[in-house]
Amino acid sequence: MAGLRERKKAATRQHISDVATRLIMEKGFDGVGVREIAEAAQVSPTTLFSYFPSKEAMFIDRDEELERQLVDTIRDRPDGTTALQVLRDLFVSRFGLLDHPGSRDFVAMVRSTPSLMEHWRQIGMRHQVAVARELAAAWDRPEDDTYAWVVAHAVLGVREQLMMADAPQQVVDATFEILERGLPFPSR
Amino acid sequence: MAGLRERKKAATRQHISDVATRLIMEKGFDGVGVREIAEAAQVSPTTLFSYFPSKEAMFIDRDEELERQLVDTIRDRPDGTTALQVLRDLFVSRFGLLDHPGSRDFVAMVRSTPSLMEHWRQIGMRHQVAVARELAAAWDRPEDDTYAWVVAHAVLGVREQLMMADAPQQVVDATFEILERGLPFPSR
DNA sequence: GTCGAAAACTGTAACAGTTACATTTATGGA
DNA sequence: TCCATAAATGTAACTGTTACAGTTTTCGAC
Repeated sequence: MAGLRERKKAATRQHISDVATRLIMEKGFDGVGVREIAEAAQVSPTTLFSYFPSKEAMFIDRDEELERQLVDTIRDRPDGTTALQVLRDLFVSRFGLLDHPGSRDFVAMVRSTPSLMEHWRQIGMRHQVAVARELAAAWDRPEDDTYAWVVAHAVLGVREQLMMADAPQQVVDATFEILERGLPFPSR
Repeated sequence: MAGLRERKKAATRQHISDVATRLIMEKGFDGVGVREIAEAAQVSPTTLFSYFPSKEAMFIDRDEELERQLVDTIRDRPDGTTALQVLRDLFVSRFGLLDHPGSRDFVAMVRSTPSLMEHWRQIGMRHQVAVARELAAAWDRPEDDTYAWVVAHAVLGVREQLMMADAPQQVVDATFEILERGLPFPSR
């Protein structure tokens, strides 16, 4: 049922993202202008911004996919598993991928570009809100429950650490262990 | 010992911040241009940006003060108190002030302006890094300790909640109680 | 196929924050 | 008093983003 129109839009979007990603990888995020990207992608600058809300979003464009994954993971967790367990598994499997060379370059680019880091965090905030809402639902609590919010915030903190850490796998493990153990505070 | 030069700089900085804040409060953050602020403050646009790194920073300009407060509070905590206790007290006393009318308007402006929210979060991230480092020191752990980072992240989350919540006091209390209790996770 | 409405795309120019640059002014110390 | 240094200036650029007005493409009904 996917009309030509929608398929074409999807293709254009992908094309723009591809071109933008390639150019940015080659010349650095600040080394390419949006006018240059537009030209290389054979579209007008106006069209660029009708597909992406910002230059950053042309480079980081798989965030909605992860958000859906987070929400679905919690909602569809098997009986007998806790929300925290499935989230841990998701983070491990998802960011285990970061060890591959292509991903490494991508992460390095984000890490070394302030405006990309900012964008990355903004996305994290959206994910956190989504997770908080889903956790609240999972635990039969009100939508804006403080408790669900605190947990979501703690869990999503792993994301930020992953971006900054050089040894992703260990960091995920260490962080989730702390959280699962119940965040014990030193008595001093 | 404060030379004329430094006093004058401080005065100019304060003056710019005052003018910017007034104009922004009157006409909204996006309703004022930096050129307009510069004119009203009787300085050139260039000078504006030699004092502040961005338009946002002209409006939110007391963040370094809070950062010092956070760090000092942890470092100078009395014997017998935990880092978490003194942080809680700081948040309560500091953000209890948010109930005053002037602060309410300020918060409302930040809340309703995306670019100010972004800036606010960026500041929060800096604070978090500072707190994590200080906690690590307080607990005799390595500077980039994962555990200290997780705790700092959890505690600084209160900031974000405060900005979004309508009942600041209760939120601080509720959140710290959850944290102090050790973030117990539901078994599902 | 044809036609008309809706949607996508275009080119250009503007706008706003920010920075570079070359110049001028003020300050502090010898 | 004089000079090196730091601060401030005015202007013009640069860059992401948006407004606008006009053109092309797609869709669905006939």
